[in-house]
Amino acid sequence: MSWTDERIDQLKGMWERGLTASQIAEELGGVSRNAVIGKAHRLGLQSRPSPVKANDAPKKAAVPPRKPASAAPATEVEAAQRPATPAPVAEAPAPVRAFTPAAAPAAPAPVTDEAPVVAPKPQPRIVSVGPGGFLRQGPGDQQAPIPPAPPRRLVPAKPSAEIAGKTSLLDLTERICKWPMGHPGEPDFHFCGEAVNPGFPYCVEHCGRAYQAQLPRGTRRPPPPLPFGGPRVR
DNA sequence: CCCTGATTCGC
DNA sequence: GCGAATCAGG
Repeated sequence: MSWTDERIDQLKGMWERGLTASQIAEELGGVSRNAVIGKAHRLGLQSRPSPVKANDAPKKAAVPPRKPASAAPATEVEAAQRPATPAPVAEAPAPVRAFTPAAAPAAPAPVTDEAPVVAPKPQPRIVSVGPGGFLRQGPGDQQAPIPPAPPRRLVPAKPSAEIAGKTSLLDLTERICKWPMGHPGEPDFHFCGEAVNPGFPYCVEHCGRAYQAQLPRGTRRPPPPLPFGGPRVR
């Protein structure tokens, strides 16, 4: 597979949407996770916090090259100049301020027939009216800054409670047992999810169910359970 | 072990 | 330019 314009666009989109390199590789097909990462970097798509590169302090060589090559000790000067208190990391996202729900109540307050004690919010004391009509406020009357909207991120719909913690179709990998549990269409349909018997699509237990020894012809054997139509067994 | 992204380097 | 191999952290 080659990096056609279309595939590059797909890569960009998925990368920016936060999909992992593995997911992107699987989605595109024909490429490895490494290929995706390599391409993303070549495209300048870097960013995204890496689990292994969280800070900006290079310390020593974070990844000592296999070949020491021309290891530049020039970083010593920079290190000396670096202030003891590290400046705010530019690359890191701004710290998320505590979201104050009071400013944007997501749900109405519980209704009770008790005393509807509406806390008399102390309105900002208006000292005077300035030119142009704006209200002057005392130094202590500054209204608290409106908290920024909480960061939002599109997240897959929460799975139903029935399959919470179960192995869904999307969870399947080559090393996860794909033995179906329940029946497709049912709310709690899921997959076994155990580690597979290496080389097989099922775990050891379900391999035992999926693969049965070939018996000689004519051998009496108990009728196998009907896959459909029979009583549902889980 | 599994996963993640970053980096290197031969092709 | 490409991506396998490798590294390093979770």
